[in-house]
Amino acid sequence: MSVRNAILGLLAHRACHGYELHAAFEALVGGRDNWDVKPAQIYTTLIRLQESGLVVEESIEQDAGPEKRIYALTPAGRDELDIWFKESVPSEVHRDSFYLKLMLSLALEEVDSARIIQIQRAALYQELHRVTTQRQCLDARHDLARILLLDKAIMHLEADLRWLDMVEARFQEISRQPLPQPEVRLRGRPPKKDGDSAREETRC
Amino acid sequence: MSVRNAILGLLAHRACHGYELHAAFEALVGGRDNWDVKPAQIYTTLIRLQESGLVVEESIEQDAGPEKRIYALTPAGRDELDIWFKESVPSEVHRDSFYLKLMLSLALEEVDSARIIQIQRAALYQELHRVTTQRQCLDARHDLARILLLDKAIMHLEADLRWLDMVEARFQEISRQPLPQPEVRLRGRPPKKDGDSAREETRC
DNA sequence: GGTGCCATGTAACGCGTTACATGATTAT
DNA sequence: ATAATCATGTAACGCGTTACATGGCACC
Repeated sequence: MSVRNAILGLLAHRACHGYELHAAFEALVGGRDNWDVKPAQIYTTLIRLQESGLVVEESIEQDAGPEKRIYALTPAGRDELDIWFKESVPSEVHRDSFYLKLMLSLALEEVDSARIIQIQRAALYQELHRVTTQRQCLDARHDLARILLLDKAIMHLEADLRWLDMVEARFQEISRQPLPQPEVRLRGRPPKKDGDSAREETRC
Repeated sequence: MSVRNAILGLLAHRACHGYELHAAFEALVGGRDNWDVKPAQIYTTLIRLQESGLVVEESIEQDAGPEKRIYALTPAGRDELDIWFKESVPSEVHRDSFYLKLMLSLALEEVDSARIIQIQRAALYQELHRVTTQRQCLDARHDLARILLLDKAIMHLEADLRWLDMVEARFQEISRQPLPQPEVRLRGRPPKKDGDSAREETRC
């Protein structure tokens, strides 16, 4: 989804061929380290966009070199882009692999959950160090965008680390007391009543 | 990937059929609001796991009811699970849709980036409110796991909001000065030299 | 005559989603 | 009866990845 919309955005700037889009995307995110987009994805996405009528193959340049298919935004594509700009991006719902892992490690007695936490913390610190270092190499004036991106990553990594500390603290609080095992229980939640759209937040 | 591993974890606990796995997964993450797994995904993942030899169809119960295929973990499946427990989960690399959107809005003069930020902030606050409310309805003793999950979500949302504030502040700092437009430029990064594995972090 | 950039793809697979479909049991 | 729950799937699509493949051009 992100790449698709990014392509629309880049084409709104000016018509491009696939290779240029790939290069532009990399420039936008600051290199492969941050977001490694494969050319294959660009080209297949362009095909899908073309099939949806959001993009057209404008012309094929062939002057002294490999053929270049120039893609341009259609009015429908422009509409899609405007819609994207008008709505918020859904907040990366909490599909949290680590949480799952931790819970499953609690359910399986033969797995050491403290170890799981320890491993994750080490990885987070390592990543934090990598990103922090990368950030310090950038010039505040020229690379503002990249700095902002890295700052966001740093803030999230720090949040993850604080969360890990919190988890450990909570586990130690109740260290003797049997943990609320997320055991494989069926019929875990009461039957959903009707009319509960996503909006009834205040009700428990 | 997460669901796949979660299934392995649940089957390590005991052999199940698809429906039970689906229910167990929902119990684990605390309902559809947090992580909506469709039955279709469970069943297709089970098929893939079976094809990979990580899971076997143990038997088909048929006593007085619809048929139930009971799946069990194979030794190879158990190995995979142990490997998962042994390594850290990769830290959700910063494939940040909103960052892309913001940068593209800067490149397109006809789009108001301040508006983009404003829309996103509103959505984040709304989500934060939803999650916070949901969290307050839980019992600290019985629902510890779910509380931890929601706490993580809250911490991430707060980080996102702080980041938005930061972005706005930076933009205002340099409000007159031309923004370092992430324009569609090609050849954005110098040619990669050889031997730069992911480890050389300290170099710029 | 390589190496590296420019430029384009295809094939196959994994994960996830939506939509559709079937049928049995149990509770009201 | 009919609704909900139990239980299982298929088909098609979207997004992303890996691996493979082709070829021209420029520079040393």
